[in-house]
Amino acid sequence: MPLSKLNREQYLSATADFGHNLIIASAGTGKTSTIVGRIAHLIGNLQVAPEEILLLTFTNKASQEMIERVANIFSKEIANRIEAGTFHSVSYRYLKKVNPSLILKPESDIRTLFRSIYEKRDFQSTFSEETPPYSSKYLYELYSFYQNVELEKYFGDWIDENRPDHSIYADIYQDIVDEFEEEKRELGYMNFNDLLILMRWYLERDSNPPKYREILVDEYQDTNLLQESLIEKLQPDSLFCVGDYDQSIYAFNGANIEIIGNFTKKYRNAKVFTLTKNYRSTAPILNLANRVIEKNERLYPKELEVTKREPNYPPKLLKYSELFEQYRGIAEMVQKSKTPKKEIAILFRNNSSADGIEATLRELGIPSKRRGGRGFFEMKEVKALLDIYTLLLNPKDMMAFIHIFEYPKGLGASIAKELFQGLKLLGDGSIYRGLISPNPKISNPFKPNRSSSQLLLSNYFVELGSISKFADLNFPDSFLSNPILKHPRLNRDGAMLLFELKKLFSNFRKVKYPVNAVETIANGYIYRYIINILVRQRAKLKNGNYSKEKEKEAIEAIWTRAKLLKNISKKYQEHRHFLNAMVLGSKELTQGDGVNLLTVHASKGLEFREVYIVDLMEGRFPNKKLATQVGGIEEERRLFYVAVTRAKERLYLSYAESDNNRTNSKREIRTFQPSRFLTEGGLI
DNA sequence: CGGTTAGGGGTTTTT
DNA sequence: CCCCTAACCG
Repeated sequence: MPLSKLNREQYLSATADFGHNLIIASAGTGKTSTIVGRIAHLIGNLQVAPEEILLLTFTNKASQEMIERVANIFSKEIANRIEAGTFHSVSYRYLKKVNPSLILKPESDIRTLFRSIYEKRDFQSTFSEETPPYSSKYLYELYSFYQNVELEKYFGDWIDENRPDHSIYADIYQDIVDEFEEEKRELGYMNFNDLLILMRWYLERDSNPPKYREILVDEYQDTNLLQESLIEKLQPDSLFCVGDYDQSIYAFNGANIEIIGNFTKKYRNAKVFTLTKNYRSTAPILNLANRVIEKNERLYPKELEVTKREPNYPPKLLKYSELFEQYRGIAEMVQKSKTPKKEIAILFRNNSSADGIEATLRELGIPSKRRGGRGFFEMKEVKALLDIYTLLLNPKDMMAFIHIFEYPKGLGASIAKELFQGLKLLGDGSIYRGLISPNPKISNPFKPNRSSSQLLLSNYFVELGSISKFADLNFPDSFLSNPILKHPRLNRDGAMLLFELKKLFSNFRKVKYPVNAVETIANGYIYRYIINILVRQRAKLKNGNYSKEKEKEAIEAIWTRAKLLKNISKKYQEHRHFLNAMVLGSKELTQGDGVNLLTVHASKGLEFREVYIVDLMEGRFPNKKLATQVGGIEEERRLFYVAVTRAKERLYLSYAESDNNRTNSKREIRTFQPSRFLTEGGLI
């Protein structure tokens, strides 16, 4: 029985009575073992059915690990019956049941949609010199933040209250988000926030809502009010929340330390357990972490007890004169290290550090792995395939359509959007019908848009283009008569893509499984057209010459990725499940084997024998902009604390005094001061 | 001239 | 990857 392996504090927590239990688990105190022990206790001793347990974690990887450990105790069959995952993935699974037609879109697409709505607004009448309106990007982020922290007030009112200097724009902002929500609903799009918001909405109306005996929440310090409200809506019999306020590093996402801080006020019968015995790190590492975190105001008194005495290497400060010299120096140390590569992690505050490190490691032939999202799912060839797929499945998906029709030279987002809207009009709401059987009553599907209708002369929609330019493309008459071809800016490549899209739509009707869909698309004209463009771009050398060798490499790389996507798709039986999973889980996939390259945020919950924290310079870590905000430096300090406590045995902290590749406004080479955390830790 | 597209430089963190 | 500016088109 795994409970016997727990220490006294862990055991008392894991076997706590049903109710509202809060477990304060400092870094490395066996939090995972305690959660697994708790589940073992629920199933083994209290006869709770696995499906009556909900385990909420911060990453899907964390939940998989815990489920695996539960499987080792009982069986795979039992462990898999537990409802486990991130808030988002659990919400998604629920929504899939209550409304299967919802489509989860990548955040980048949603942001583009938001911008297109933002740009239609007229800020002139209320414009103020001192406080110009927020940019579309910032407003989207702010709105997203608001959704996570405010559950009742309208956005405009929230702005009034929380950003009083922008009160003058509150009505416009509210108007933007209203149209944004409406548009999303119309297009059938969901973003990450919508998963949680919609789940709450459906739960309130569900006549047979899921009922859990106990909900276990990992990383409780990083929950926000939206997530908290979901837990409340689920009305579990019992709560088991595990967290550590010193590791709260997601304030930008609405994480609110007060949720964990007020737990005992909110649940008056709450029990609090504290895990203080650290099993992960050696004394010198913990001492460093404690010295720095002590500079933050303490919410509760807290002591970390060292249990690990051997080995005993003091944390080492590494100083380099130049940024890349630093990366190279670390790559060399990694190369010489006897620690297995997968037990080594290089941590950084900003993702911008990763490229340099990855490159220097590669020069020395050291394998490294980065979170998959940026690598694989952001590749244009992968996105293109998924966009075509998405469009075939959901012919009203405007974003997918635009992404595809941006490729031909001379066409861009704007014309692509006009083509989409034209087809939608011709097809009475569906671009599929618009291509296959356009409404014969419409001869001009292009509505003049507002800005150009005021300028009658330059409004090209009055004059439709001629279809004679497509004469030699040998389109059948049935297609040639489609008025969509009369768009004045439509060129031959674009017309060809439209024709091929029509064909693909027809072929796709016979395709049943994701794996066949991926294959059909990859072999089709449209995909080949797009990768051809990508290949030509990638085969271009910096001096402008074309490299046949690079061309070959690019083609091979693209087909490898297409095959990888096909392999992933084999696991899925339904189109929508596959596509949604690609959005939901794309960032969590890691590729390859070797040294771990992670942001500090991404390293949360993980541990490594040997850890390097790089770019510890003022301005970068702590981040310059954030350090000046209220509570910002405290959060940066917690971030440093998290980074340090990832290390089990060896810890290296490094910084560089200059960056030769960057100059300041006076064209001098950029210089740096070492991070204040190094001083606070007594290393300088 | 206005709107769009194409190409060059900088980037806070996540589901 | 997003933002800004220059070139381009009608």
